[in-house]
Amino acid sequence: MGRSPCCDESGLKKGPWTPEEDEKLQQYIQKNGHGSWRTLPRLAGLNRCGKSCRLRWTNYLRPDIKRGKFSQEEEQTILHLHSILGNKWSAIATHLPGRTDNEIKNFWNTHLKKRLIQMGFDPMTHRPRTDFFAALPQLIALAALRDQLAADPAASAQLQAGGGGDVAIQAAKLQYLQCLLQSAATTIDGFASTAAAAGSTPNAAEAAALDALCSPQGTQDSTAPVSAASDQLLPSCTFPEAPASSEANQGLGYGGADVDVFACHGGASLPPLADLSDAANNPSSADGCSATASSSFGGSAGSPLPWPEFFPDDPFITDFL
DNA sequence: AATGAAGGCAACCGCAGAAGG
DNA sequence: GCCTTCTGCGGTTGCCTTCAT
Repeated sequence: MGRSPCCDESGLKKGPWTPEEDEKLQQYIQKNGHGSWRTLPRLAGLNRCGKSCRLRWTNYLRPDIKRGKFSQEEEQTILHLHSILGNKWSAIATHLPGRTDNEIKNFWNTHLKKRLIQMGFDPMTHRPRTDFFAALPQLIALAALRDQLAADPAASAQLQAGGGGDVAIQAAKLQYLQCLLQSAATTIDGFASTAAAAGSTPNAAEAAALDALCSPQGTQDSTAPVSAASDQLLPSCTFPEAPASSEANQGLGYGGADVDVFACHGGASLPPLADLSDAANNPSSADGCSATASSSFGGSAGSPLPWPEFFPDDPFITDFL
């Protein structure tokens, strides 16, 4: 196929629209409808190509356009639909009244995509990145937090004393982080072994990161000492299964089994939602939540990383990521 | 206060499929 | 069935604004 660009025609204006042009276009369409975009510019007295007019109308001038920041719900919907549809912006836009595909695309590229990447998720698959070093910043941050708490009993105590009924939540969060790190360290051990066997050597920065993660100061035992209190509440590390405490479930954003796929993570806007193709391929986990909890992020056969579930939108996590 | 970097967004480009002759 | 035209879509670019130094 292929067509010559319509705007190559000499004399046609390109670039930003002026208020006068906007008004002409708006008035013409309101009066006559857009009809053929090809002929519209001439009929409307605009020195633009039809394509440019169509874009301006659909992305900016249309009366039903909703402007302003995306809401949590919209964000959630975009993430969910993108996990299913991929970069089908027009299809995603049909589920968000008043939003244009261009706007959604921009929002994805400038906000959501970056956030997923920062948190170590592949924005295309919505799964944890399988390339370990891409997730290094997050792992290092977690390791630093653990070391900080281990070195500062007061801070640890303060965290645990988060106030009355929050103790269980705080403790659960703490244990969650411990398990996250333990999981990562296990992965790294495997990675390092593999690399050694293959005769490859990580560069200096990577090696330092490996050290930091695999040998945190005096805490090879991942449950001591900062999680002593949490151990009392949650005697065993049960992740990636849901913690025993219902309060902890809330605090960590675990959704109930009967929650629909839009709320798998307790309504938090992130992390990425379940890859429904998994559910489709796996009848035993037909509900989106099961697919997410047990396979998508929990060390599925498709991913070499034994990541537990990760809830980066939890304020506790976002505070230090 | 000045300047460079980064972020955000509107608009353009080129491809692909549908429609019509 | 083939060709041309039109429309829609996704990727990319470039400008403007905001932020950091």
